[in-house]
Amino acid sequence: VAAARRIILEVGVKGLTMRRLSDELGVALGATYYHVATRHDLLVLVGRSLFAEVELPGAEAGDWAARVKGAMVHVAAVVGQHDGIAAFLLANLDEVVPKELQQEMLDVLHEAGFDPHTTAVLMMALLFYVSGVSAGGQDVRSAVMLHGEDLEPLFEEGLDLLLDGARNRLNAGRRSGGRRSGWFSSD
Amino acid sequence: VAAARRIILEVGVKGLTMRRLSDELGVALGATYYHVATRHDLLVLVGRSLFAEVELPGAEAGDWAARVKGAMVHVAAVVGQHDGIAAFLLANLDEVVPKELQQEMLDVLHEAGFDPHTTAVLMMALLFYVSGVSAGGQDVRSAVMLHGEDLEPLFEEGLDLLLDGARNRLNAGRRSGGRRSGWFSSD
DNA sequence: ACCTGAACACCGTTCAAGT
DNA sequence: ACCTGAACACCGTTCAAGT
Repeated sequence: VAAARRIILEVGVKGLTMRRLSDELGVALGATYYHVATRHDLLVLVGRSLFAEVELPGAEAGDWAARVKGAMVHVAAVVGQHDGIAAFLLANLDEVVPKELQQEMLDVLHEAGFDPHTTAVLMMALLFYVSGVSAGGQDVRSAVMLHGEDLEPLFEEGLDLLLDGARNRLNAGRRSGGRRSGWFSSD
Repeated sequence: VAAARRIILEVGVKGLTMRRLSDELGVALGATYYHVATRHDLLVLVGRSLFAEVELPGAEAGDWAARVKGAMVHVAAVVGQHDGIAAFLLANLDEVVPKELQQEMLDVLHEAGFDPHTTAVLMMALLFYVSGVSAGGQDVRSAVMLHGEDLEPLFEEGLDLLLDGARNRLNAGRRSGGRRSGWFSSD
């Protein structure tokens, strides 16, 4: 896995070949296949090892939004370095996102007062947004009329948009004190 | 391109092979390469033809948020049918998003009162979120603790989160009447 | 101008054979 | 148990040769 990560860092996921990995390890192709059944499995292991580095900031880092945002920025940073891995992770989120991180985030949102449904929606949206950014990389800029600016601050602003939208739900839910959390009174 | 779309519909992007496409067209492999230089180029053409079907709902469809949401739902519907295309589109957004759609959305947001920067942030976030959802497909559910529910309503709720967050910026900008649009008074 | 068919340089994966 | 090296069935891409 470490060797695979080194290769991806250098030449991207597309350049990570079972043959190249075997070379990097100094073994024959068959040896690699003895330890990992398939390239897909290898990438899952790589994905897990990347996510294992991500941690949710503690309560001292701020409110729920700041903590969640911190984790997401962390994800984007780790994933963004490894060209092409984001698209794979995106298509295999459930195999790759560690249960602990997931549970911690759920807990933070629950403590903040989110109902389970809104929590799920927010987590899904965050996951998709972050993976989307990481997979989409640089060339949105022209698709969006932003030529000079750096992408990273934009990424954080987009995150804020999402988090602010969620905060609305939270406040709306509190005001009405009810089970429904939407802006609209339709049910 | 039509033949390519048929194949993707049936077996996904991974199953779209230059050989298979040639078979579908009843020609030799070389003939296909005479008309399209590369598989990448072919996929760009497919992507454009998909996006060409998406249209921004008119003013009668509601406010800016409803219209933008409509377009995004449309994108997700078209892209979602073609397995694996989302990841490609995501990585090639600028080659594939039609300038007219892009300009129309910019106009709608501008008319709604968004400054150019916030507009760009929102468009980027929407694009990434929608592509993320389309590329991520089904298996987020377990990563997010949602087992029974359909994904499509969740997709729309996530969209609402983003749009609501943007609406906040709009209102905040109006109240302060100033150039800055954030929640925070820093800067 | 447009097409054919074979070739080239890769892939992921398998597997008999070795130690 | 772990590894080698060759093979198989694919790819995308190119290109001389045909019409």
